[in-house]
Amino acid sequence: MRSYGHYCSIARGLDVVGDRWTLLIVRELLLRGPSRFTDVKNGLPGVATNLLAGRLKELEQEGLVRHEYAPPPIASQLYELTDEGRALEPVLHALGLWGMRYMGEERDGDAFLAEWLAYAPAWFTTDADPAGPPAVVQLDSDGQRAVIELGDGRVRTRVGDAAHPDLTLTGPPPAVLGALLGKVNLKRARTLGLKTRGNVAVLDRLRVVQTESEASASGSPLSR
Amino acid sequence: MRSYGHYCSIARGLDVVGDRWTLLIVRELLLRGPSRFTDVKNGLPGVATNLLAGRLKELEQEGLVRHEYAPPPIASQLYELTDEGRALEPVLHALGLWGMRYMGEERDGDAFLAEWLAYAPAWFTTDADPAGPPAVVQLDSDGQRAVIELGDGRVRTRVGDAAHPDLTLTGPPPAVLGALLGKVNLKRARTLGLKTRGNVAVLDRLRVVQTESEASASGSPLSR
DNA sequence: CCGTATCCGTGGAGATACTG
DNA sequence: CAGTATCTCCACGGATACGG
Repeated sequence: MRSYGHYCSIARGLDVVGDRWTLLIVRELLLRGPSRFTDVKNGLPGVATNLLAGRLKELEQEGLVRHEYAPPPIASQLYELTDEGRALEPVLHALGLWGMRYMGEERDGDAFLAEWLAYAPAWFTTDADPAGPPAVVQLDSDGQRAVIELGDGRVRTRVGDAAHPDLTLTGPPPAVLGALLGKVNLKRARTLGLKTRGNVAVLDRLRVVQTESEASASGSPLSR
Repeated sequence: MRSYGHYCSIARGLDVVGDRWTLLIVRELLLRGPSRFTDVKNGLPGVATNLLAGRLKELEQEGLVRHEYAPPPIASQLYELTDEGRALEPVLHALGLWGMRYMGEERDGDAFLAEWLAYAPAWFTTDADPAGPPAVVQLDSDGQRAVIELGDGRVRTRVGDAAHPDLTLTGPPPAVLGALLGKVNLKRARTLGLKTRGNVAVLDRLRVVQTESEASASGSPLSR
């Protein structure tokens, strides 16, 4: 990418990760861990192979990504983030939290993957009752299935199915996500198509994280 | 910008602010407050006027920016962020903090403005001795001058000059910024060209904020 | 001085086909 | 499966000229 030519950390950061697709590639590697080329590609519907290959090469030169020629059993390369690349996690958290405001409606033709259903509760919620009993929530939206596991004061998520969920949420993505993150109340979520089975009280344990700037309404420019 | 077409809050966020220059325009409005077109432009060396005009229009349609036809004395329009736009502040914080790793060296031809000298301490440091006496630091780098004011437990900054600074830092941008943010120690900063006058102990009061992910070394993908 | 409109050269993005 | 190669086309950057 052409540099902005500003001696400013934001501009220099954007010099490195401001290119189209770049932050989504980081998202992918962050969510999936070490991945094969094709797996990264499948996690990024719409990306062109040459573009992805090029970006991975650039990211490697910048030291954000590393790739290993994996041992025989895999017979393939694995791409993974370096520490520098993983350090982008707070950026993706902030961006993902901000972007939540645009998740209210589904758009025709939008791709939707289970990983994206999973990262929202993992990144943006905490257990309001950390000492409470373990609890498991099964999510199922457009056939994309993920699991939330509460326990030890943490909110863990993974793609797939739970054996004995305490609560199952089914419905279109905005309904499931909205209910999870408290963007809409249960009644409204049901009108959006949410179906629940089990103990809905578990949802009250998911407390959405407060962002810095929501807490302290920012005043004038530089002084704070 | 062409949409990624992902039902994912990060992708949707990037749909809105992922275009080239867009986040820097937000940076500018965030740092300066309500600004005239030309002031925004001057804060963004290298931007083309038509591009800036176009982006401001898009941002306004998205509801991140508002503009007012100012009353007679000014005879101009003022652009400012809406609450939605200001909500991007945490994103810029995270990105600016991450981008600090690329501030080690100056690059030939890079533009440098006092605002960028000022926002780093304001956004990324806290007063380690909040009950301590007020203190004032004057910064002067490449002729760009800014002031840091410590007091009431806050770190305030502004562009310009202080009447009676307790400490004055002069030198090339990486030296001044590095010393301020503790990226390099004083001795190293001096070899980079830093000159100090006054009570250097004030620097010890500036404590760089810890990011979420530095604190808790992140483990595997979605579980955390 | 403030901002808009237009033209043009270049490069990056997207789609597709093809190879190790 | 893991990319490379090729092509088209739009967006950006830069300059400039023009209306308020």
